[in-house]
Amino acid sequence: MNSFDEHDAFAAAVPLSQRAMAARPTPYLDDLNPAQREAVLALDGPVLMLAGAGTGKTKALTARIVHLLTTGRARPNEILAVTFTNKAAREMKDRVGRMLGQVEGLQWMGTFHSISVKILRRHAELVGLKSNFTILDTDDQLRLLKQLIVAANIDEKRWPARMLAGLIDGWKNRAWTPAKVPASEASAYNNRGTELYEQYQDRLKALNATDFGDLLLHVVTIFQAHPDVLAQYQRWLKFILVDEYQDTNVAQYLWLRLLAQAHKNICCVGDDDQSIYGWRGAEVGNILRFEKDFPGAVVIRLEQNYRSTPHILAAASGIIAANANRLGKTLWTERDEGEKVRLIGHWDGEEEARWIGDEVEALQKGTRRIDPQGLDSMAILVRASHQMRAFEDRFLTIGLPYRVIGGPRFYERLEIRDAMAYFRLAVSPEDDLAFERVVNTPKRGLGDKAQQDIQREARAQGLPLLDGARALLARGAIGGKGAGQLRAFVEGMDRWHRVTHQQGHNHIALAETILEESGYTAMWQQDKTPEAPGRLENLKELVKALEQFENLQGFLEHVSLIMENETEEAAQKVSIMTLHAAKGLEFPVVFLPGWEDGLFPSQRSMDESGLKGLEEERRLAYVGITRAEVLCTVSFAANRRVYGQWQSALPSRFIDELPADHVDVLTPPGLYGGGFGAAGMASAMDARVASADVYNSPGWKRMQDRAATRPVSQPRETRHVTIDLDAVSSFTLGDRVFHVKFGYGAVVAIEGDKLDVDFEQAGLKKIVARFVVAAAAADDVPF
DNA sequence: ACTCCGCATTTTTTT
DNA sequence: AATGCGGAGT
Repeated sequence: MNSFDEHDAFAAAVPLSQRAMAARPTPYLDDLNPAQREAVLALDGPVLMLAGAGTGKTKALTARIVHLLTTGRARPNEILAVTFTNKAAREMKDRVGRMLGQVEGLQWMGTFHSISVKILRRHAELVGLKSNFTILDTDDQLRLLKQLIVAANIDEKRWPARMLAGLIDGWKNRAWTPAKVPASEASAYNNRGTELYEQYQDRLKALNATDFGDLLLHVVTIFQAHPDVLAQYQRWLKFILVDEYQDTNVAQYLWLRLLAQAHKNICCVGDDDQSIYGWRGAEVGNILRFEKDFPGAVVIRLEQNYRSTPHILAAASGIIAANANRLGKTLWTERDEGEKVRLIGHWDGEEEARWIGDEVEALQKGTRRIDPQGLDSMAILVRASHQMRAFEDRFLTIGLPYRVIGGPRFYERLEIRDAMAYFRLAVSPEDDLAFERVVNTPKRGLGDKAQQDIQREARAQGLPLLDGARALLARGAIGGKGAGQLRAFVEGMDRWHRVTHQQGHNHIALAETILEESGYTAMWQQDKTPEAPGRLENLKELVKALEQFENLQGFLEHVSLIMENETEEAAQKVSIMTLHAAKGLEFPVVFLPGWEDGLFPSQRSMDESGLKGLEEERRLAYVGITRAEVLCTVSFAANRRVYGQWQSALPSRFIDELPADHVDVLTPPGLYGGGFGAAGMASAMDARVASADVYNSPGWKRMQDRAATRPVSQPRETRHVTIDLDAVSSFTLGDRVFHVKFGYGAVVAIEGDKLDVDFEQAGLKKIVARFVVAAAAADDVPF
């Protein structure tokens, strides 16, 4: 039975239950507000649902699907519903299931990538692949590129493989096959980018492999070159729904447009203010241009927010208003006013982590104005993943349970990738990349020399590496102790491969056998490094994950697309994640640390993409604030350790953009949360705290008490310095001239245009972090 | 063939 | 601070 029959056979089986559904009432509509209802009922042409944060777009999207099904307009397998993450797809499926009972056959609901794989497996031969092609991850991709770079005699130091990978990725995102890369890109990668791109694609084809970008690009290529295939899908997929449309790239846009061309029934949901994947090729332009791309489109705005309090909403709106390029919408809510967004400055990143840890505990106990909060309801959202460490460190020392979301991904771990390579090789013995990865892992005495021999032999005979190795062994051309071990390896692979073909074999047992007999498990058992036990744990988890699949093939196919760590523990924990990972989530309590210029907005983003980059950073700020339901706290630190170096910074420019009426500037806790907060605020927030009587504030007293019980590691110096604000660009201390790059710190009081800094009272550790010394010896501090 | 050590480079975000 | 690489040494 070919795949077309499969689809139609399934379609024929559906109508019965369809009729049953049609008789049901429509409670899903009663639940919606007018705008949402309109979005559900506009079924005659293209629809753009502009859904701001927290406006119930998933609800509307789900209702639309339910509506299509209940009214019998579409069978489950005629609905194409595309999301960006597996999680979002799962959630949508769950919600539809909850409303209609388990719905069978929503087979076209998934991510762009997973749906593309499904399509590509059916038509792989049209782009020169076999339907059992493998999907390379970044690591494999990089190794492949490195080989090509070396072969092309390019100095990999000056022209790193990562750069080429990024370049190719960008081209694929724009749906450029090697032939279509415009001449203007010719200079890329030392004039050899396009050439290498072509070689890379050839190599992938030879390996029967694709990378992530290919999944989409190949499908687009097939659709463009084979109208009959396209027509087939257009016939099947009568209704298209797209989530997070603002994050689509050119390839995804073409993919959608080709499919929607015939019936034009496409409903895209998105929020231009939440487009945060520009660096991945996302084109905000896609959503801004929707009405032009799909003539006759209905645009519906969802503006009632059900998530956040008015203060939080106003703060977010205030920030995003500074962006020029947006469709614009006004979010409103009926919720109670609630707390203002809190803003606080800290002396350094460690103090920030301490303070947030304390806050979390206080909120948990209910010693704040809002109700006691479970740890699950709190999240810390950071700009860059390295910021998470400070929180992990702190939370570990105070014993606060936390979970890191989107950390180093399970399936990207060394041991998991090794194990997977074994599985891949057992399933498809021609998987050369897998072979390369594991021939000598664990060590089998096969060094560069032996591996090169295998490569040469395989190439000479046009065989996969595994067979090349076999041939060498047969000829007795492999010397020494490597030979015996290689033979065992090859024979093991043959054995395991045969098992994969046995009907009804136990794939879990097989996986265990492979890891056992190959000596892989033993390798880690003998390893004495501290991380070895954890790795063995992970391998166990990997085997456990197999239970959800019927065989190794099925598992491997999914794993390459599932990048999320799926383990959901029941225990209450604070979540720590990046802002990017937080999109689509919501939490009653949100902390947004690290709002310092250069870190957030990220310097690199601004350098590389200028105003466009800054606007994307601003959208990221918007996403962050709008995650919060009742309490949102923004913070920054005057000093932060970056790559082991202390650096100082100014509060983020986004802090200036927070509307003062909706922000509570917290009194700096004193001592280590020194006056920088006050000073920074003074400029940022209209001098409102300039006169704050820090010494008499409860916060100061609390900090003094705390200082007694929690000593600082760094010694404190006593020094009184007065800096003239007018001459703040440079000043002299002793016989050295200091140039002030960033603003002032540790302000205890502002008097006229002088800064009076009492280092003893402010508890300063050292001042190097705040002034950049002109001389090279920056760490030689005179204070 | 493999291990160890010193030097260099690095990090924004991820399907 | 942490990792990766190349080269020297075993």
